[in-house]
Amino acid sequence: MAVTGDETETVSSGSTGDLTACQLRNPSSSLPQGVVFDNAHITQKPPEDAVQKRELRLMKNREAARECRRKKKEYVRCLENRVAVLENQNKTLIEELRVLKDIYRVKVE
DNA sequence: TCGCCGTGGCGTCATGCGCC
DNA sequence: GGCGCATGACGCCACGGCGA
Repeated sequence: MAVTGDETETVSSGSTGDLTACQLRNPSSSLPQGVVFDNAHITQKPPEDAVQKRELRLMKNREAARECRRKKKEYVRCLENRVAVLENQNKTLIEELRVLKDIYRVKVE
């Protein structure tokens, strides 16, 4: 479509410091994985390094996801190219077969 | 013009897998 | 086992096309 990556990038890339859609859906997801706070300690802040660890992990995963999507698109493009090539080959072979059949028919007659 | 729908891209989470 | 990476799944958002 006409939507470029850059356009959406400007919209979504600033989400690191804000509440993301996923966090709105599941507020506890702002905690590091595996860290659970019960209601009695809801005001307790996670340790600073845990926060940094989480941010680093999210950043790496964000980039990994981008790369993964890029590779997937590339893979699909390759497959589409291959399909196009094979379709052309198929057409060519069908035409070649038709010609050979014609030649054979003329010889037999 | 407006609302709806399809599409594409993004961030995040969960999970499987290989490596140490 | 623990860790990091790759990727599927999910939900959200922006955009374009289309019919009313």
